[in-house]
Amino acid sequence: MLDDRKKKVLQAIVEEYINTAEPVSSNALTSNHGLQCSSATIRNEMADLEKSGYLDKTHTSSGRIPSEKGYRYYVDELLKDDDISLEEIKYISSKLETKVNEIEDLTKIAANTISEVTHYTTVSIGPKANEQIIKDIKFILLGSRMMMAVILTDTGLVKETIIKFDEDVTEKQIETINYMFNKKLKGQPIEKIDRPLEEYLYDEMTYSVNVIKPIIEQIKKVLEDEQIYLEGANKSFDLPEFNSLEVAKNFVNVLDTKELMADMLNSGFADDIQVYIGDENPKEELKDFSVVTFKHKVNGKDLGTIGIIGPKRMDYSKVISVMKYINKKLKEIE
Amino acid sequence: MLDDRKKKVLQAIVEEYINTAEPVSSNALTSNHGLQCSSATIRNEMADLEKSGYLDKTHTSSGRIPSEKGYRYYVDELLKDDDISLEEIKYISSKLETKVNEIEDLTKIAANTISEVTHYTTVSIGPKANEQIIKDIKFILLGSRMMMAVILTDTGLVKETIIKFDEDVTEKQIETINYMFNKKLKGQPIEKIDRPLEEYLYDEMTYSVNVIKPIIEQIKKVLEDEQIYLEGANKSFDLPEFNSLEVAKNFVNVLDTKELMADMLNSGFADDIQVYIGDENPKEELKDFSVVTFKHKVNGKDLGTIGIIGPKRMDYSKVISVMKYINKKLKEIE
DNA sequence: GATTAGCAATCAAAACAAAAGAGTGCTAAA
DNA sequence: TTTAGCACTCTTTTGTTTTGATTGCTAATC
Repeated sequence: MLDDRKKKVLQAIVEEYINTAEPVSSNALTSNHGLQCSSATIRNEMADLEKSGYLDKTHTSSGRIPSEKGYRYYVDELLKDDDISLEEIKYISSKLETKVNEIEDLTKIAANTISEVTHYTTVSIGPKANEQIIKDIKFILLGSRMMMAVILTDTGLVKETIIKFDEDVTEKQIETINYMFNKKLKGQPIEKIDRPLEEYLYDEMTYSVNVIKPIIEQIKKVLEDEQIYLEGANKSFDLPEFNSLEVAKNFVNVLDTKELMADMLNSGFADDIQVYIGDENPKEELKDFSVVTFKHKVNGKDLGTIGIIGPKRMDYSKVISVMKYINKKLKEIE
Repeated sequence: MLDDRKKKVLQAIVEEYINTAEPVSSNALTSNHGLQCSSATIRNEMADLEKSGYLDKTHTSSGRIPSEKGYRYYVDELLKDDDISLEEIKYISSKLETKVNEIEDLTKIAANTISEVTHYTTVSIGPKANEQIIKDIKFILLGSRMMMAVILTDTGLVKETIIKFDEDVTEKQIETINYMFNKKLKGQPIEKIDRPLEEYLYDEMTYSVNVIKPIIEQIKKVLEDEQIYLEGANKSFDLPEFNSLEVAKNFVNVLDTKELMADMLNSGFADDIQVYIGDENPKEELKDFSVVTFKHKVNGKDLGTIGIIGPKRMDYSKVISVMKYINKKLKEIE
């Protein structure tokens, strides 16, 4: 579709613009981008690329900037996905070697590392519990009217929650409840904690609803809990596009809306790295930004999702290279 | 020190400036602030107040803005601390009635409520565990090399953590460890988890250091953990002072620095509400902002600290009134 | 036929200038 | 002691000009 020189010109413009944040002139490309032709020739190529929608102008006599179609072509066809230095590899490896006690922390550490290496803002969310299989449930009495439930899943996820009762509960009762819950749920996917289970337990047990109900409700609640973590929110403010108050304000608003962030991270279906450029974002509010996400999966089970959010003029090469490397490393860990 | 009319003029200027964010002119005060004199008289008073350091000018022919000394005088002597409407009282009460399973959540809810009512950004931090008395410790085996420790304190605080081992641990071992830890620590302040305890346990128990050491380390770690919560970061961006990129950037940077936020919240000693205006802040980075903090305490035990961070032109009356009311309500809860 | 030098045309950004307006400080009168 | 009056100061706004970067087109060149 695009001939060789046009590809080179487009790539040069995208990369130059990613570096400088200034519209790229025909002259700027003659010097150092390995294009063996004059600025006039490049101007002709640029005019063609603009006609086909890969480039935009900010005004009649300005240099060119990539359009979203241009970025998309760059991401699909032109970028290098090994744009990562030895130092970066070493740094990432050492960060991921941190011993974690809870599997959720791994995603957090990865998100933090990505933010540090790429200098972009990252957002992360923990594992989706409801895709997982219950390995064990433990109930521990913490007082006459308070207990803790601990749920272990096949992927090593541990979720715990405190449950309070309106009446006294005995150690004996907890034991029975423990037995019944495990009998019914061990080896089952988490979705099984639902209405039929509730009814079954009411039937099987002599205890009042006052005990069973809060347990089920609270367990459901904690399993649905989605904690969002933000890393390097301030980093974005050093980018020139954030000199526009409009953009900066919008950005803070977006980051502050937890539901939006959760939707953003949950919207990617695939196992692989997803790139959303501007309007490609499912969410209207993100249309001025680019988002790159990837899911950390083990045996098809979601162990958390990380998203990078930055300007459309994002360093896709670096971002994707780093994500690929982190993804590989995470897979190695378990 | 200040005569009556000067107080009135200062108060009017502070309140006017808090409302409008514009330098206040002598004319603006003649109309609606109950001052029975001409603008010329007010000009004279303003010149005096400026000479004594309560007011500043942005340039020779501009209106006046309060200096930090002016704000301080206002906060100490002039503000109303019952600046809270019936609707606000109702809203706060209803929010604080939310049933919480963990005592930490109460601080979070309070911080969220304050942010919603005042429209400022709030920061909160959970209870300081190390001031508390250990009521009970429970250890639960979650696998052959993994267990959970749950620590209960006298104030109702529950802290739990997962501990992983490099060797297999039996149910029997855990029982003994459970017994020993409780024997040694029940009724003791949390600081007792220290070197002497470690040595005692090594002596008393036949288990390898590989088991005792990770337990003590991990427990210490989780008790020191300070999670910072942010509410309404975006709200500040609607204020006119945040139209300056300099200020906005600074603000995001400050909020993003967790250690700074923790220091800020931990620096207040007193039980009561603390107001730091601009340079009064212990931290250099906060010198362009005002911070109002208060500790939620029960029986002298810290149950969390909340801070409001906003422009020096903060609505101190509203903020302090709301905080006082919330403080009272929290005390009622337990 | 593709490439390039040359140049007028375009437009943003910077620099400059002028006018308007808000507010003060001071003086002198009430 | 208070206030009316007014010159003076300084910011803000608005308009104009200049500068400079960059393009698109044309005609010459390879």
